[in-house]
Amino acid sequence: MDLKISIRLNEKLFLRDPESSDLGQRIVKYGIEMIHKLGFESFTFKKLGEEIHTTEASIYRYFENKHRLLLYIITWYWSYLEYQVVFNINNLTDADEKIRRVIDLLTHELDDSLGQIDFNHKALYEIVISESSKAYLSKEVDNNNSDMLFKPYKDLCNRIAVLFQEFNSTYAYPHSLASTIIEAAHFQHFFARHLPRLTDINGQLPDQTIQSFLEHLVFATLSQKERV
Amino acid sequence: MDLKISIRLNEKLFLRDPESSDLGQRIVKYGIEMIHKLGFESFTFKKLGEEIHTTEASIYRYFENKHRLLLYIITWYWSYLEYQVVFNINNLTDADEKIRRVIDLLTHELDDSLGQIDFNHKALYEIVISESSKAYLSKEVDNNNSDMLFKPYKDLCNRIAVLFQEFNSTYAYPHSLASTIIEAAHFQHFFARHLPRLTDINGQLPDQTIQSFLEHLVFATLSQKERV
DNA sequence: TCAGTAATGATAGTAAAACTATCATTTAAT
DNA sequence: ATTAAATGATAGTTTTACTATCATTACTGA
Repeated sequence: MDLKISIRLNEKLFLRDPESSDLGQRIVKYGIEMIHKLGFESFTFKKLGEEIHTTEASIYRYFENKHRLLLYIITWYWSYLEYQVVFNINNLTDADEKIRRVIDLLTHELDDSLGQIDFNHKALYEIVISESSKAYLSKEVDNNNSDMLFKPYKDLCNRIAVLFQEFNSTYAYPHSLASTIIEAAHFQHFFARHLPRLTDINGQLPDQTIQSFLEHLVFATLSQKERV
Repeated sequence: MDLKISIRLNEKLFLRDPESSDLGQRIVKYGIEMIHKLGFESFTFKKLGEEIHTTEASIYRYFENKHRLLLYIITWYWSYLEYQVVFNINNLTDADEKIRRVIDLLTHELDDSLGQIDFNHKALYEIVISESSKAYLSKEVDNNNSDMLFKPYKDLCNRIAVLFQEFNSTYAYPHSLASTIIEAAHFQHFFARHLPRLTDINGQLPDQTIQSFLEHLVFATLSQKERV
């Protein structure tokens, strides 16, 4: 099997489609590497240009600024994750099972069994952990939102919320629970690595522990009989 | 009653203690206003200097850079919140009641019944919502952590974790649950305002809705009999 | 094959951000 | 009254975050 799944992203994310050229693809690929290595704040188009032997000006022809490049990368991740969710829960009948699969996907690095991805998975997942909230925690959030740039995140969130409703149709906060576990999956990883006292992960495998924590939390919450 | 509670913050947060002078206090007070107004990325010491009729150089005598000022502000918030938690659960015997009080504190703007705070509460709370994660989501997190700059956050988290253990001593993830609800309280507010589709808050009072969501989540999670 | 156009490279330049340094002046403390 | 500390005034540096211009290469299609 060698079909190429390409994710079509909102055109407002870029000035010139980076998928359309070799340079564009290098910008994204090595952009991921460098944001991962330097952190978003220290990352600049100048440095990226040097790395891939092009100029700052050329990169600006693809992305308005580095924040847009981050948004592009994170949006790609959300979209790909939604695709993985749909793909992975397909054929499962049990809502319980579907939710477990989703939590598994959320807490582990993207897997690329189909060989779609030609960049560093691990770096991408770590960018998601450390930088993804910066994609929306900005003063431009409302403008970006009007441009539908967060649609992939909302779609992912909604997809998960629907599963929660399937499991328990009376639960009142399916979307909030969905966004909470998406975010929690990321920052529990961050805390596990940098501020472990904010977690209960002591040396064990962080991925598994976070997965168990979230599974317990989600099923307890969805199973709770009306009480509050 | 007119006792002044002053929170002693880690000296590594600043170069000169801003509490110790009029200029220092203005830096913090109007720093909060301006970060709120402009957002952290667009905020600069130059602009703050103009606002309070001093110079960039003078502000640099207090804080190494704007990130340290943010850390100072957020750290102050965590410390004050821990103080509020201790103060508010004092004399409560029921773990259930204590947890409810904590969730109430987490989801609402700081209250200042004792008249301690001489700056804009609302602006501070909104900074916490929009900017607090930037305090630790940086490449300096490990160095900052060695300098104990996150101790107030850890103390707050631990304080809440202890209550969870009091409620259910067999629960395996009290710290992760604590950090999760602290963060969730903030970004559910952010989402409610900017990306409401990521929540189930539709026009109702966001604070109350988030409070109910978190209460349900916490008690369901802590009440769940061993199962997973 | 040749003209045209799209993409990139090379270079230069600007405005603002993020500092650092110096020295004069005001203020407060002994 | 003398001294030290804090602030103000000013100036300067490096880096970031862009924008502009023009030359070169590469591919396109008539």
